[in-house]
Amino acid sequence: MAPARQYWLVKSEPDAFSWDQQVANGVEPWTGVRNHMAKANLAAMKKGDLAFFYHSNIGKEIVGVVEVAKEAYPDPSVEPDTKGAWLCVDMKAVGPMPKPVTLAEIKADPDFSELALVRMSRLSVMPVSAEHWKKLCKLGGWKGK
DNA sequence: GCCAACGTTGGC
DNA sequence: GCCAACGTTGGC
Repeated sequence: MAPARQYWLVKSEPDAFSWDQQVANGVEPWTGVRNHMAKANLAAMKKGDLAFFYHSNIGKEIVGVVEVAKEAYPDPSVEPDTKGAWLCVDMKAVGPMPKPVTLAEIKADPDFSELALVRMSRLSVMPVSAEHWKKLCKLGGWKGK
């Protein structure tokens, strides 16, 4: 029996890497994470896990859903002196949020007061509980898996 | 090993 | 453009 699927949220500045690019590329290595908590979260991802794709800074909203296409492996984008120190995963675009869920919406709802996005605003890779996932999907009109 | 200074991120 | 939060660095 398959273990329960885990859910995540990954952040990207659209200036650096946007949802449109993710969609255009299909599968894309999720590199550049340089935070130990975020790294631990990457390491815990399993192939098939789903994640929200969040635009930080510009938009500040959940714009789509991606799936873990390849589990954590050494980030090839690291500087030579820290080779092997950081991890990345491959993310596959699943689909766009019919109605992007904004940070303002999330903050306005007390149910999300425990969400890492609210509590630790600088963390770029974070887990999302099944309850939060369901509710965010509902808010965004997401009908997929 | 503590803590102040500094840099970076991200919301406003 | 400013500021708050947080991580990292370096002096002691």
